[in-house]
Amino acid sequence: MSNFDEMDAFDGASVPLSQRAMSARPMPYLDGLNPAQREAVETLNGPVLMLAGAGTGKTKALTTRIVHLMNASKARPNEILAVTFTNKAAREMKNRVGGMLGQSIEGMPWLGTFHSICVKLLRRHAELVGLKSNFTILDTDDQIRLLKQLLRAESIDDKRWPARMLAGFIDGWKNRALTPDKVPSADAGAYNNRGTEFYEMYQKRLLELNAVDFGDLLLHVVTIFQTHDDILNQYQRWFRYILVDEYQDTNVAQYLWLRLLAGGHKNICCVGDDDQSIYGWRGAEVGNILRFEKDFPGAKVVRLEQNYRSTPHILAAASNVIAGNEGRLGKDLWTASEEGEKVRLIGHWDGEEEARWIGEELEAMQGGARGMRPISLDDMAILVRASHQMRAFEDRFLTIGLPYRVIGGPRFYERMEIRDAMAYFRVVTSPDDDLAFERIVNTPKRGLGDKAQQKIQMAARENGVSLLEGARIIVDTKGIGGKGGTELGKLVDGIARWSALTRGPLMANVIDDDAVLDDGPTFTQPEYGPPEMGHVELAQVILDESGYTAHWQNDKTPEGPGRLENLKELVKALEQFENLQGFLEHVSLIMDNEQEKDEPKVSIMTLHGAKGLEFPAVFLPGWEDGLFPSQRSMDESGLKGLEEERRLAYVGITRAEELCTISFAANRMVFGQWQNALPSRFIDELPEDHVDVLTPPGLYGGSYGAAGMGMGGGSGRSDLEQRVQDANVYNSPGWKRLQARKDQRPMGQPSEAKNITIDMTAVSSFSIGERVFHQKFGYGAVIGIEGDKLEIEFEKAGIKKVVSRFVAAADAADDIPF
DNA sequence: TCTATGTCGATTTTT
DNA sequence: TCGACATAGA
Repeated sequence: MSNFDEMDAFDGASVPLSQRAMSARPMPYLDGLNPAQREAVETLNGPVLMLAGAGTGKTKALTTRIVHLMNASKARPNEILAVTFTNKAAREMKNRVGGMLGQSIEGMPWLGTFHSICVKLLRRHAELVGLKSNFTILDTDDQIRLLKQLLRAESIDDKRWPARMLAGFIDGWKNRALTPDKVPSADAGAYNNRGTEFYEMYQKRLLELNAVDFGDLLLHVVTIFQTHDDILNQYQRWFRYILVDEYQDTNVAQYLWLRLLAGGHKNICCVGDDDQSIYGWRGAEVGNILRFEKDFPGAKVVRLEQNYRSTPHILAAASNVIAGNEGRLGKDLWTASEEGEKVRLIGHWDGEEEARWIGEELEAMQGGARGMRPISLDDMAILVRASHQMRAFEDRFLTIGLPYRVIGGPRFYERMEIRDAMAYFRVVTSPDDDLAFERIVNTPKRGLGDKAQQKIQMAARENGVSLLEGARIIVDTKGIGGKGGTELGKLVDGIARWSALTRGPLMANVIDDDAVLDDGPTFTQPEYGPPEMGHVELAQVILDESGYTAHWQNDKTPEGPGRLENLKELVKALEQFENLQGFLEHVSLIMDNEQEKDEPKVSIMTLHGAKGLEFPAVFLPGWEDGLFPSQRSMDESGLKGLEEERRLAYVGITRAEELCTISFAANRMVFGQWQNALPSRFIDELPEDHVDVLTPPGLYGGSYGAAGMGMGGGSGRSDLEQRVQDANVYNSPGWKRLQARKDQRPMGQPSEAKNITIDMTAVSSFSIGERVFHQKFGYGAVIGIEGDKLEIEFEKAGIKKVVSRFVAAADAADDIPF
């Protein structure tokens, strides 16, 4: 039996004596909690559902609960399983628990994301599902490429039946914990009736490659638990307490995983908010949280309803909108904070004007508008439904020189050059990684095209070895002649050389005893001696000697310098790891990129990306039916889809602390066509008493006067019903006429007459004709100067007006060092 | 084998 | 409109 019950079970390294002494005394960390939070923290045994509304201090309750568990000697740190969805959340929890304990905690090996914990479990038991413990983890991109290969081999027309679609089905099944043999007959028609067939082939291929995709991490572990009682039992006993963050976002596989693990003692505490479930399209089941009390009989439900984030007006607006959803668990958020400003609502002529207005608002608020305190750009955010809406803001902010940061765009580790570089590292650390080899074999161009690569494939298959080995055979037998042959030889030799440099000799197998009961088996991990060359230096050598660095140095596209910059950053990031393997392991699971925080910038992100964040001032543009709620969501998922959109609206509004501004435009350029739209139906759901309707600046006095539009000169109508009527006017003949007039406006001409003031202090140092470089638009020539604004004819992007501080002289950009 | 042109299609994306 | 991707020519 284990030594759970002895106090001595706490080893000195993870819980210091001072902590142990504390457990006998009152618990000061409980003092800062409100009654509900306190109840959630103190109900340690049995199932607990913590329903935590937006901004109600859920992380605080969760972390305090962990501290309390340890402090009350209920469990050792390594017997607590705490699961999150994002690495960010895991990191934050770790930091906060560490902070409360007054030291960093090394002893919580089981605090992490579903995926990272599954990797750990799967490495131990890999052989039970036909894998080796050093399996590689494929990301979405690898997954699609693999599927494309499969489909090509079956001569499937990937126009009609895209690999992406198949990947969607497979992910869907994996989310529901369905192995190929368990896919229900109702899904038999998927992917032209061949979905399950390909699913099976794909799984087989993954095993051959000793690889798993994200879905497999969960699925394999669930399979192991379901088929090996002894192993499940061991973990059930080991994890004495289980905590789950964002429970509303769990999918079926994750739900099963949790149920299996909690099946013994049932000490499971799930935290979530059904109103913030916005990942249904990714397989999340709101039903999991709605059903909690049935799944775990005797569950205690604690509601956290005191909101510490937003003003009453903002809360009221959010609550009113979300009230439109059926079947909620229901919460009444309240706050003790003072009134503040009402939620502001404003309609615009078009998306361009919306962006312009928001830009002006941002600038005004920086300086402290309407008697409000000045707000830093860091404290303001623009939250959009779909990422393509971001462009309008980027364009606008670029021209007025307003610093912004886009959060969530193409992530660092998803960029081409980073993925290429990592593929090199992968081949070097695990020579069997065929996908990585394939990626780099002709990158940079080595004269190895389809034919050459097929030869390598053949050689590998005939000899039953990896592609790298196959390539070596080709080289030895001179199977490929000319330039390609020589280059391949160089590459194969290079990989062998770099490989030899990655690790020192095998020193020992170290026993890993987290979650190993005394009567259970043991697990070991190899440990290597020091390598001859530091891994950071090695990485640089690999990139240089392979010709990859040179490839981008010779690149003439505007992206070239940026890509070199990214590679430099990648090498720098390596410093935080012990070796290349450790880095790759980390990266395959951690795809988030920390943005540098230099000068204050306004954040632009999607509503999804904003979950869990908060800002004093929030702008919610694009509230138009079809865009938000998204037409596609409603078409595909009907009422369910609409309700998820509504929850998205709820998430958006509740991100705001002090000021929330919702806006919509009557006209918007969609795929190069002008489209007009009605204001979002969610606007009708905003409570009048808590909303100020602002009058669009363009509607009076401006070049598109209110005359003839029945808008009555825009005298303060704060009555929402009136506004909705007004909004409908946007579809009236009068507006249509205006729209037509606007469309005739010559391209590039500003839609308002504006006096250009030349600020002599900011006159640019550029001259007409000078070649310049711009981060976003690339290279171009200056063709006009107005104060600090330059008119530039870009080679790729056409003519744009840009603030000079965003532009560098071209030769300066040319020698970005690497 | 590499580079230029055309066609198609287009949310949200924690890992 | 813009970008990704596929096919056609050099």
